[in-house]
Amino acid sequence: MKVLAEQPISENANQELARFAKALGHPTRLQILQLLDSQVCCFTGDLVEVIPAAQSTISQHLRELKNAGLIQGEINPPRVKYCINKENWRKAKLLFTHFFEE
Amino acid sequence: MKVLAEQPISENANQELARFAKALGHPTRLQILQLLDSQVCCFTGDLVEVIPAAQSTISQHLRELKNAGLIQGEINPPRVKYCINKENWRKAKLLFTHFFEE
DNA sequence: ATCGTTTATCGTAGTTTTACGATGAAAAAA
DNA sequence: TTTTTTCATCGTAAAACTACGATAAACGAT
Repeated sequence: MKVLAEQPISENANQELARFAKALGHPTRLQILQLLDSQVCCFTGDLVEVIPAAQSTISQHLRELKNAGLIQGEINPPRVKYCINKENWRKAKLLFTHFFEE
Repeated sequence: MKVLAEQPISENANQELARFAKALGHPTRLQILQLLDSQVCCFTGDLVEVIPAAQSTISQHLRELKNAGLIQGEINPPRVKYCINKENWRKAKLLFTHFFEE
């Protein structure tokens, strides 16, 4: 009889940390996270006004942050409100903290 | 009369943090840093024995970590001993800590 | 039903990353 | 001097990233 989950549901810690780190590896994405976390603005349009990049570029960065699990979007027609994904944010914080405390 | 250093000597914090994060954005590089930090092995050859990748690939990752300032190499012919760059390691730790504590 | 607003996605181009084998460089050892 | 060991670099190919303008999708407002 075969065990179903030979691979743990969550990737190993290094892969997960690398995924978070990679998402943080661009100044624009850091800025987006800072703006979202400070609650100064949450709509895509607000970000577009503040960040010097095209709307499509910012949308692309938002998707990457979403794919990494660091943010989540809530549809609020005709706009989309983005927020930090607090659970993964905490997880990332723990992973980084632990990594630097070895 | 013009002030010479309108731009601070060090890039702005976001750029520096992004550079560190990018360097951390690969599982192999995280593993290298962990191995170096644990002092288990410091020579390139030791890393090659442990990490499942070609020698040239590992050398490439080492160069990236070096370019990011996270490690430094000391020639010890015919080998090269790699160590964590403690000053930048501390700096990176502070940047990440501060980032997650906003 | 049409229009306007907002945001995602498509298409595209240039750059960067990742990985590998092969080759080169440096220095001790033979 | 020749060989061996160790590691970086070169050359290369595939994939991923970055940025942009153009277009599409969703939906409220008119």
